Amino acid sequence: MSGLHRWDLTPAEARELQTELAEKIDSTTPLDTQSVHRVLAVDVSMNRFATWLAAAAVVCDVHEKMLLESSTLIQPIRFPYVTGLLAFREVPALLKAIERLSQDFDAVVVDGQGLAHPRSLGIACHLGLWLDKPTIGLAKTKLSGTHEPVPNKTGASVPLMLDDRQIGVAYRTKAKTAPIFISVGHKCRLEDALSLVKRITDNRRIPWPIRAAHDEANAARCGKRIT
DNA sequence: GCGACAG
DNA sequence: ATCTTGTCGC
Repeated sequence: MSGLHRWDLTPAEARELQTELAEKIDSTTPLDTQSVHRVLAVDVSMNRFATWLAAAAVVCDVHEKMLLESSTLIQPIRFPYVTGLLAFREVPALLKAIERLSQDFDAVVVDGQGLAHPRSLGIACHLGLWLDKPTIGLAKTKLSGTHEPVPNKTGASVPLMLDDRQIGVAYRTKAKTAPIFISVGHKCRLEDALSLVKRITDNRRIPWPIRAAHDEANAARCGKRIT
């Protein structure tokens, strides 16, 4: 992890940087999801009166459906929550947690948007660029774009559009529950992103690797000291 | 000016 | 994101 750029920027500088980095995103290289055995999932957990956060990075075996390795980290919060600038708040801590992993991985799944972002550089794109790995954005709610109603049936999906351009898909992982929003982070096509998400989806709304990362981050937040 | 607004 | 009790539905 050499260092693409610095993270201590003002919101205005951060937005400008996002626009520049967006040109580097690869959303055309095919990803053979059948050959993806190990997936890295990341998430962050924090307190209400947050001055610090807990980041988690977990490596999961897609075929065995089991957690192979977990790395967590407590870190002071250095950037405010600003819509569209989530990466500047969470990625620095996530990178440190990822550095501590000994296992390698074939693809990354992030809790947040990829290209379905105001400047086409959601947190999944940003992390994907730093890791230089196939990365997918998976968000629980929409940030950009519009879409037709998603059929109320497990596995249904509809295009997420923005100005006549498809930026992602709204995907119903489970009937009678709100759909999730999938978009390309880096080094894969949208169809591959959806394909991989389907492979890590069980009977729940949120794919299990993301849940695992969420649980690990949460556990780290509750059982550790500020250091 | 008004509404929207990942985690 | 997180704080919370009960409550609705499979």
